[in-house]
Amino acid sequence: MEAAEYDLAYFRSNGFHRRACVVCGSPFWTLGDHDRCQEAPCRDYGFLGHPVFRRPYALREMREAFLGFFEHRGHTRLRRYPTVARWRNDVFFTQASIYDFQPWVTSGAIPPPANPLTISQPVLRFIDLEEVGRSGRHLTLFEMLAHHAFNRPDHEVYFKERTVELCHELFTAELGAPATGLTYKEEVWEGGGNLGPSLSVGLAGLEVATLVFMEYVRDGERLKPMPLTVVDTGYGLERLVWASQGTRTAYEAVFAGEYDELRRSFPPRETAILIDHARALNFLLTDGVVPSNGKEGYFARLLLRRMLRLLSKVPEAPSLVAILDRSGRELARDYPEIGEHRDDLARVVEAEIERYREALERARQTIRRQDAKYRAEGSRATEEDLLRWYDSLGVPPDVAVEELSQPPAIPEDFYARVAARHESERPTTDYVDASEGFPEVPASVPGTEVLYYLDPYTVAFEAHVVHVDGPFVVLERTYFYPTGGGQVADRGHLGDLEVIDVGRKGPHVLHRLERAAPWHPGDRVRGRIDPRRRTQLMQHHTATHLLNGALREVLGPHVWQAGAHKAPELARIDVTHFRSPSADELRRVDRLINAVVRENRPVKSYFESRTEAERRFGFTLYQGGAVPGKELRIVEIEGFDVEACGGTHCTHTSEVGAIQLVDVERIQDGIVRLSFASGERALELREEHEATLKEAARRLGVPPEKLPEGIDRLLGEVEESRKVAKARTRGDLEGMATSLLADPTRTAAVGPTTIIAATVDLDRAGLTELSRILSRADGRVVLLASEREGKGTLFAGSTASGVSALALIEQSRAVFQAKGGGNPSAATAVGEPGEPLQRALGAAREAARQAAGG
RNA sequence: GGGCACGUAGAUCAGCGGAAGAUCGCUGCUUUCGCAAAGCAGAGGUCGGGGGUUCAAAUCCCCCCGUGUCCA
Repeated sequence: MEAAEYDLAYFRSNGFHRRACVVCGSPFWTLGDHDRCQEAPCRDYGFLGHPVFRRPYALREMREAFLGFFEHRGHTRLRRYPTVARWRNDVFFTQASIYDFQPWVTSGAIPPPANPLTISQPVLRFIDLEEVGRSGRHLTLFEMLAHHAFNRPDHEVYFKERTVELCHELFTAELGAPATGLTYKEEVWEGGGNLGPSLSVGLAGLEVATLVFMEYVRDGERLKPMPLTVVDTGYGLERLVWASQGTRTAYEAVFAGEYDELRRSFPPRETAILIDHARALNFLLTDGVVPSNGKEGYFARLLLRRMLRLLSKVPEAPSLVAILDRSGRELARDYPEIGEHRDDLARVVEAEIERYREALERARQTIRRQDAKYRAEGSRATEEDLLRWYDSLGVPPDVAVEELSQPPAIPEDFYARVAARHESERPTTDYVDASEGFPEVPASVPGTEVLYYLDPYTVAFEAHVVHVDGPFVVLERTYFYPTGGGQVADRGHLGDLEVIDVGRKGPHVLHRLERAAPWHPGDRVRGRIDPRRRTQLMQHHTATHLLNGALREVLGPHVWQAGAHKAPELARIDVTHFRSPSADELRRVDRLINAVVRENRPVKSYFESRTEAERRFGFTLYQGGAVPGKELRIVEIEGFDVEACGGTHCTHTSEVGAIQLVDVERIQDGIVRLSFASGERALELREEHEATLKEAARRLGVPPEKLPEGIDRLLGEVEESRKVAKARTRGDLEGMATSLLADPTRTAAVGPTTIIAATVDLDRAGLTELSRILSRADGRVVLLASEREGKGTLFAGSTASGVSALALIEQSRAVFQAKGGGNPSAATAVGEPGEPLQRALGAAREAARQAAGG
């Protein structure tokens, strides 16, 4: 970044001077007389015991002071976004306030919900997990205070000058910090292909804010200006509170009452961890994360289990649920949604606690068994075992050690070594953008007016062509629905050409034709949408909302949509839930959705301001992920389900017709997938199922309602005949054994040993079985030859002491060029059939005779 | 999304290239007025599914499916 990027008129005209920090070397701007930037580690904390602001602020007061300050200066205050970034596929969690507006707002595809705006966004930083409680300031969840402005060439809100002015005024005039205490350090921010200058604001040793100016797109070595420049600021709410109070750690300042309560049972570090994790969990669980073994759910599990481990060491400590509840009540004062479903949240947590208990118990058993084994062989468990057990069984090393008679020392760097085990792993992403395969449209082409929102029933229309690119056509307006929101695209015709796909690229809807379009911008074309497909998709989409609403009703409000797909043949919805729904739960869901269909409730689709919609319906609106924009499209099934959704929907529930659940599966821990069909497709499926049922019944020769009994009878018969066959085979073998033993040409006694040698016609299993029967008594040597599929098998079995079946086989193997082996009591070789096999049998018999002492 | 571990009798698990096992539970018999207990006998297994390697696979390799766990 060039120095000119930071050389602001604001700095110049207000007497700031530019210095270079003598410690880190970075240039910074300040009104004070500092030789170093005012951030750790370049200088020590100067606020401990000496608060830097006018007065101490509690968390709530500081948040209000910030948001109020910016509100009075023309910013619109926004409510927080969910902490789970469902609208993005590259991250799990909202890690900064700007995440709320990426990618659509920052890319310019969709206007911001307000401009400029201010927000306090709870964000998660799991990278700091180990530092929580240790550093005195780190948290897995903190609130990022921010003011954002989005500047288009035709509409400049504000950029660097005003941003710095606002920031400086906030800290000095509003909060009362000494103007000379602040330093604005020059830095470069880069992320997601964008970059720009940034200023890091230091005060008394704390980095209190970062002011980022997203300005350029990286294009190889060169930098190109962005069409939309963005002011991205971040102020750590908890740090500001801390600085205002000057307590020893940030936790004491931020969590005052809770901290003191838990401090009675726990040391400072554990207290901080428990409070931090409880706070993070309250947000995560409220926002629909169900603890699981992967993805975002794992982080909830991680926090929960860490808490459980700490709690297990202090018997008189409050329960996990009690701590969560205490924290939740505190949070609910500012974020009422967190207090709304306390019982449900407790149920999710209890289920998870039970799982952990079971997992640990299983693991302990495994370790105990391994320990017994080690003891038996005179060895002992190693550090490597501890690592492996943690990795594969989830047993923390201190727990594992409890089960070992001779435990190894727990390595100091245990968790670092766990990390090292995972180093070589390369995560892959196979995400496919819905608009992939669709070409870019020049920005000069006017955006498409989408009409399916307003009227999903119109399937024929006329419109002017505004852009053609081979088979891709953009119209001024269209009724064709592009793939999005889990709903596949419409099909149909433009003119005489078939529309094979429809996609959305920013403000444009692209129709993909079977071949290159013959039209030019300005031509008027007629569009016809395949009405059957459209109807089916509408039914499936509305049915998805019905199902989602019913699942929340029946299973609990922790249920969130975690994905959905609506195709003409079948639809599916993935929801968060901690176990497979029971048959009874599914039956209740089925009853409920079909009842709502029968009641023929209106399904209203309309646009409403984000603020108003969130006020009325809350965060559960964002089932398909948060949708940026000032206006949300709301799809409301009256009195049942409300979601922000851009899909095409029926206007009354009865249009959905029948809904048929097809399959329910747990696609991963914490996620349940329901496949279903509605409308015509549901009837078709029902017919298919019925036909299958009838056909099965016909083949079994029973009426359909007797099918289960019929199958039981059939299975019984199969089992019976299997037994009979087995008994018969066994009987046959018994008979063979008896006649062989009675046959003097095949049986020879050598002292106490009886040698039986015979050629039979049996498969491998038969030879083994016959040998077993023949060698029920001690002192038997059995030699069996058999030919099958052009190969000769020689089997030897022995219960005679001093006669090794394996030795007999080894001695006769060469005679018929056989391969084989075995053990002293049974051995096999396979080689040439016919005469060589017979000679081998003779050789083996001779060897047996000698071994038996004859 | 990736790594690792695990799927063997109704349950808990052993076996980890050579003739499928243990414990509990189950059935029958003995003993008892009866129960419990004990003793004896017995039933119960396509060793998760599918390919491959091998004379021989529960065991080794590959691919699925399921479960657990750790890491992102």
